[in-house]
Amino acid sequence: MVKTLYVGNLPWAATEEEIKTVFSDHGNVLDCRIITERATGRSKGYGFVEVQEEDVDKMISALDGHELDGRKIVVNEAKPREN
DNA sequence: GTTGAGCGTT
Repeated sequence: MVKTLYVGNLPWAATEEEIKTVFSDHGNVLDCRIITERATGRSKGYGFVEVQEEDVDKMISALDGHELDGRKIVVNEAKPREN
């Protein structure tokens, strides 16, 4: 099963590779996606990470409040966009 | 070149 993780409070310089690297260090990252402004193309400061449902608990526990680029990131389970 | 509360895209 795959779950989506909401990652917020990300530094402007944070990239998908950074997220994937940090997250894959505590579990299996299937995919990572950082939300960017459609108009300007700049990072909104948050993103989503798809991980195994069995790793979600470990990921949140290990990476919620993790310091990245000097900023503490927020990791929570993302709200289901689709039913 | 800037900013910061929030749940996205094929």
